[in-house]
Amino acid sequence: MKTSLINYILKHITLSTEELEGFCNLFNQKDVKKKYFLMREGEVCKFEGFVTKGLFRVYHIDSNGFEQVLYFAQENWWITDIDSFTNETPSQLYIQALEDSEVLLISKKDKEFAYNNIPKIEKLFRIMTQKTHIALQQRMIDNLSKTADQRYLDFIEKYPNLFQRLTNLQIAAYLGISHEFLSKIRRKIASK
Amino acid sequence: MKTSLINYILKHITLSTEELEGFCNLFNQKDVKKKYFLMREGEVCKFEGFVTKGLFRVYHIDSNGFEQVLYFAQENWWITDIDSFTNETPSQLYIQALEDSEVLLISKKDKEFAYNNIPKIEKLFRIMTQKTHIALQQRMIDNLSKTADQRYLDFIEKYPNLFQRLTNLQIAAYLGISHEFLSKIRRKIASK
DNA sequence: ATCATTTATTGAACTTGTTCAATGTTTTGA
DNA sequence: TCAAAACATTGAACAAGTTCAATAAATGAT
Repeated sequence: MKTSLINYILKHITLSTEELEGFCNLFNQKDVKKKYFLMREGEVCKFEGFVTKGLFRVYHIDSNGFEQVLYFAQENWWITDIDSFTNETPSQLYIQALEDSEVLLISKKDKEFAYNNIPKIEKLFRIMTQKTHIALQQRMIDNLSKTADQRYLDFIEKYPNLFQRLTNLQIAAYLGISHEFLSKIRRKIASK
Repeated sequence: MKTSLINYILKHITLSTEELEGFCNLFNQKDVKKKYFLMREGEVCKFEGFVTKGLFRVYHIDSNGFEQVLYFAQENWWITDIDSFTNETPSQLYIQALEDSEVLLISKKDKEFAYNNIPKIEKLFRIMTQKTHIALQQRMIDNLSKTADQRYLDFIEKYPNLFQRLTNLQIAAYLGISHEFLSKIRRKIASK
């Protein structure tokens, strides 16, 4: 169902019923079972997706074979590799469902169609990109300024919901530390 | 002079002469001498700025008193704390000129006026935010996946121009390492 | 219910990066 | 132009985080 997308849109801009319907019809639902991939490294990202159910991780595999999580996306979050999608270059990222998930996808062509025919859509994506940029900026500051212990505590506080749904393996890959070290951090915290 | 702003705009969208002039007139030039501040922590960021001359650093002071550089902005780059500017919350950032600089500033009110009166301005800032987001995403991936040595080499390759204009102190604060350690990296590289 | 797989914990040795203090070099401003 | 300030380098001791290997606990598929 597209009600969650509609809610998201109306929270940010106002559209007429026809505009709303026209825009929403540009999205196609895709079901992605746990552990399946929406995209793999090397592919050009062909979509921008709005998660309606489940949870995804967007990650990179570095030259030592370690998986580094760029971000997680749960219900009402967007997923894409904005670099690959925008510039039509091969992605360095994998997007994988961590639970049985559903996502609404829009293609670049249809998104451009929307930009041209419903001017307010520019505003929607301007605001959306701005919000994700703010979140990433905050994470960058935290990664530069804080110790792993503190980043872990911050994560729990900021995303209690994700914390419940993720394994320590995934959280460590997001924090940028080994899962063994996360385990030691957890012990240290628990002993207080 | 506002020619560099005009060039920037026309590289991304097309505007009529009146629109272009109207929009550019919303910007006020400000001269900032070396070491002076455009903004300090605790203030609400009241502007979005386009650098026409010189070089700025946008940085955070962490709880240990260390300065961490979020980004540098030279000619034709934008500077703001997008979080503080958008949400009108106190900033955690300092913005300081590293050279005698000139910047064109637009206020939130005038920017909103432009959004409402020149729809294409939405597109301009959507594209601009997208580009800065892509750059930040890449930096995040690199920070998670690469060693300090490699990040330093990447920096030199990616921003040879900034490398020339910045001290090692500033580069270290951007790479997220101490300047002493950067010095050791430099020695190691030089000895090869 | 059970076996296989994935996830979590732990310790020891190691690597990367920090801290501090001292010294040398470059830049800047009066 | 020269003194002061800012920047850069170095070494030694230290702290944060990794790696590897072994084991325990939890989860999942049949």
